[in-house]
Amino acid sequence: MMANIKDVARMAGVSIATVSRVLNQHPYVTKDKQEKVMAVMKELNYSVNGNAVKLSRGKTNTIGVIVPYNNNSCFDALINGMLRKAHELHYQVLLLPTYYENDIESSYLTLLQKKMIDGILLTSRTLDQEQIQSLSEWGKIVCCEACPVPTIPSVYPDRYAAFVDVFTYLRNKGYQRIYFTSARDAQASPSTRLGIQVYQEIISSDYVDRHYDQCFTYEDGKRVGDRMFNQRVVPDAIFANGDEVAAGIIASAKSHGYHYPQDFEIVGEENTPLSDILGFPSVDYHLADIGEQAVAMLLSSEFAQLPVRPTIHFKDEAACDNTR
Amino acid sequence: MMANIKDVARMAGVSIATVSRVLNQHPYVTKDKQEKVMAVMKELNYSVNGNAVKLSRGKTNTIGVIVPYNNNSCFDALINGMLRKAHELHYQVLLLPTYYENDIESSYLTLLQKKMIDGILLTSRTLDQEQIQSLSEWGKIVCCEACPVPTIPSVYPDRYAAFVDVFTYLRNKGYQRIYFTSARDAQASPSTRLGIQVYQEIISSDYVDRHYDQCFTYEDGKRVGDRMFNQRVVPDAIFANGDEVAAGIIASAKSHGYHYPQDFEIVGEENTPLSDILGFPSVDYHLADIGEQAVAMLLSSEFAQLPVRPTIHFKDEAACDNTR
DNA sequence: CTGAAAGCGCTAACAA
DNA sequence: TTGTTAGCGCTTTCAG
Repeated sequence: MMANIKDVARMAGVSIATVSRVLNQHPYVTKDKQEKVMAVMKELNYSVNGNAVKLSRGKTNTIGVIVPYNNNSCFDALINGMLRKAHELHYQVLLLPTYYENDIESSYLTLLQKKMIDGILLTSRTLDQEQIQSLSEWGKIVCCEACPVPTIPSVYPDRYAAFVDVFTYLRNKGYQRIYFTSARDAQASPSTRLGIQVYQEIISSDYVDRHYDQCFTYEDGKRVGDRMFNQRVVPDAIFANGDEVAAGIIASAKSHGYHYPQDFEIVGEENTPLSDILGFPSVDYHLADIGEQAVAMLLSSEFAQLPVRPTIHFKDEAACDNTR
Repeated sequence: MMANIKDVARMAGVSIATVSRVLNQHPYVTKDKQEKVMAVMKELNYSVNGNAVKLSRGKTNTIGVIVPYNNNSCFDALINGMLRKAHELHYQVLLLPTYYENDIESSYLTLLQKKMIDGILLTSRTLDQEQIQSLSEWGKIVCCEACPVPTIPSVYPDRYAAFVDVFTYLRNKGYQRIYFTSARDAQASPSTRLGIQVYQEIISSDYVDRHYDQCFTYEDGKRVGDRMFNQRVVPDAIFANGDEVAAGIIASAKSHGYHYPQDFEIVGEENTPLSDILGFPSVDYHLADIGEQAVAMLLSSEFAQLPVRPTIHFKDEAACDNTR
């Protein structure tokens, strides 16, 4: 029922090679044959079979983007940039959520061996270096996290710089009880480890009571806020991993009688409307840009490991006063 | 360099048919041959070529999801549900952003003809009925908007019900100057037209001064809020299309000396943390559920056009008082 | 239980 | 400028 290249060739009275040439806009096809072929294609309502093309060419023009989740402002921004750039470069994007499960992630990496995608963009890693290393033989992989493997290209937010900037800022403002939160626990997440390290360098070697992990959402922020503000000693400054978490902490603090910004300072991440509304500063990692660059890097032959300097958006004083 | 099924067959001393059977876990392969084959596959580090499989089977186990953008809580939630269900059913998801451009959208629909995907999920439509209709011959299409074509299956938020509920609620509370906002203009968007229609039925036939479109983001909310509150007559109630827009309006109102909730009521959409933080009610369209159901419908043979009843989350009175 | 062989639809080298 | 033909790697009848 569906016409193929052979049908077109037969009906147009040419060889399939000629049809293929027309299809791919090769030169060296006479005007009239070309027109004839195109007419027949229209008549038969023909269109190429993409899988046959992929099989024959050994190239898919598709890239895979591995993320833990999509519904998170951070991955959302990354994906946004990636989609933009991929579209610009005529590539399609297969969105591959891992839910932070190791087996799911490795199953995605086999897509490279299966020739179903031309490359992979890794946003948040579960796998260890060796696994990635060994799989990168099958196709290019670009990482959007600081990646310990020296052979894997990457563009990533310079989280170290952010931690240093924020902790230094808070220390210099004279805060005494500085807390911080992260998503996954230290064992699972390199950036959590980094945060702890910088905290120890700049604030205090004793971070244990000052650090809370498992913070992903607004609700997590509330939960953690309840624990922070339900004690004799409460924070006077917090670096939260994400504006949603920061907002949750602020909401929870309020229910315990502590108000932002009078009673404590807080710094968020991602620079979403939340930080504007509630008036707290937020670290902007430029993730959409990073996403774009990651795609560009994946599809070019160049190699780089590129940290991107974050910006901290301090809100103006007026906006900070959200109790007026 | 990369081993194929032929190599495996040769080295295992069997035919490629047998290898294929092992690959697909067919019965009727003796234990020892099966083991031999598997050993060889491991030895050669073999893995199937997905494109060859797709070409041969004529099926891709991939679906396309067409969205205007990804970075919007509404599409984000839809995508989230879709990814979940697709993963559960062993399908992969190609994410196809249109940026609301008609040609891009139609180019995506050709993926169906090109056999590159098995079906399409349409979230927000630019195309007209005929285009969709004619393309649905090439593969199944499920729509996540109320779809005028009676032959196209759909699961969608019952926006009519939401408009009726919200406008009735506001009218019954005695508000006199009820405004509402939408994303695309009436010409481009059926749901904008629906909002206007319900407004006219329930509130007032004269909606023109009370309606603002082009509201997509927090910033748009601010912009529109500036126009609303910079007049002699200001709103006493607003139905905003989305929590971000609502938050933008609240922020802008404040800068004009009008405070929520003392000076006006506002209702948002999507039930995000924003509505919890600022304490306004929000319509929950259950988009993640809709996304899941859409995938299920796409991959089943059943036909349905299924409106999903939204829920309105009224915040408790205490939470509404965000000035404490 | 196994293998031969005919596709699936297209690309590209080679010859003309 | 055009056609022939050998792949690309796998699935699936059909016969044995």
